[in-house]
Amino acid sequence: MRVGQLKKVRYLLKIKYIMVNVDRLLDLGASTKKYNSNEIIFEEGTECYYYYQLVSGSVRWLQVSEDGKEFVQDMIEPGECFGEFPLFDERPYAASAIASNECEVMRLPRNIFQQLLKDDPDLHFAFSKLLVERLRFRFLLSKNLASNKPEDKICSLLGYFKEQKKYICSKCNLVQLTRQQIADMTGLRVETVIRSIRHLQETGKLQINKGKVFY
Amino acid sequence: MRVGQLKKVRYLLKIKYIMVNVDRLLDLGASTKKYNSNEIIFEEGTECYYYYQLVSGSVRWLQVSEDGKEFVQDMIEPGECFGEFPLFDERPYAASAIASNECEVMRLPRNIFQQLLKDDPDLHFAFSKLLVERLRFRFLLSKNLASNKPEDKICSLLGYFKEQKKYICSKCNLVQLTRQQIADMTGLRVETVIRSIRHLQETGKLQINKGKVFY
DNA sequence: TTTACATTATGACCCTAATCATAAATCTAT
DNA sequence: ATAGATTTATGATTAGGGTCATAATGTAAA
Repeated sequence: MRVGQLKKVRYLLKIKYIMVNVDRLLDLGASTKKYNSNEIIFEEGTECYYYYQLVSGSVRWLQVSEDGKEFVQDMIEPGECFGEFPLFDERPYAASAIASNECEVMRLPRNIFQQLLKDDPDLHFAFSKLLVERLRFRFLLSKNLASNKPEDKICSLLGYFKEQKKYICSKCNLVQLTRQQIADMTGLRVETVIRSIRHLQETGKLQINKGKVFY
Repeated sequence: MRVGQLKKVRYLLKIKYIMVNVDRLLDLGASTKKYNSNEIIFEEGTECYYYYQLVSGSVRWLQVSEDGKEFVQDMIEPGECFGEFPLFDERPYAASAIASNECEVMRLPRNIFQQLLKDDPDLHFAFSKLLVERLRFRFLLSKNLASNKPEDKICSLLGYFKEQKKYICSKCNLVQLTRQQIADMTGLRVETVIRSIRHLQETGKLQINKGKVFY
């Protein structure tokens, strides 16, 4: 089994935004926890006890399909929260979270988090906005995954990340992902991604530098 | 162009739940508007002025891809709200809403809706829960659309609707959709859906009655 | 009833992404 | 520097969904 896809890619660790202010989390009683590379933070189908927010490192949020293949729903960058669904609907986790490298995570007990939202409508709106943002991404993705052209799937994925400034290389300010990551997020086979990427480069739609893909 | 896919299917019009109480909406100044079959309620990319809640009829929420194909993101049943993304993130509509048959819709000006949520944290939580529900569906869908077996795509879609008691036939209490609708929501071609459905019936995974699909 | 349109149906052919095998290159950790 | 794992690469083959053509059936409205 392939593990730790993100190990190699170094993103700019400048935090673009933070879901909840760190001092505020600490005041409320949040604790910080460290995870090693490939350690499981929580698992799909289990009950949720905490609100999670990533401080440093990188987390992938994935589901495992019947045939054992990982489908990566999202890759989390510092400042973002993850695994928030159960906090709103009291159901189990929809996906598992795995540390892609050494991670520092803040966690706040769920009832405290829920009370926090009740006390702070503006923060609640910020979370509604986050949920909508994730939904817009899913809308885009499900539409494009339904299309049958691999190049379309890849371009729409990269285009979205560019717009969201996610997975941006610190040096060149371009979206930078491995072919393997793209495969994991689109369900395409790596070989297909490799061949599509080459063709996209030939037609000038993206750049390859020292074998790495930039968009 | 194919229009009005839902015309023929008669769902149980018993309303399963209502997002916001109708009297409350009226008190707040909501108005009721009727739409004819295939009339556009709002269009992808345009600005949003209202909160919309369906009273009767059926609305499909769709995107049109470059090649002109409709991708149906959701089909709305009475009591549900639709087109709510822009109310939380102030961006344009992510998809268009089209009346699938004669519809009655309640609409509330956006600022009044937003104030309502601020005044009523519990209602705000109900909407957060709705957003999460939609997200869970999208998670399921994008994972399964990424898989490449048509029968898997179809079964997971139908399975979800069964669980959610959506598109349930009033007489037999089973999920009932046309093959065309399934095609529109999975991105599969109708012919593929027809052939897959037949095979699924042969293997006992769903029922066909007078040509109609039940699950 | 008739008309118009959607849905369902079926066969033939084609295209292409998946699959399998193999190997080089690159990165990480020790 | 070395070992082990991951990513990238390439070719050959194949399975299977898309595409096209055609038609029957079903449904709603005039």
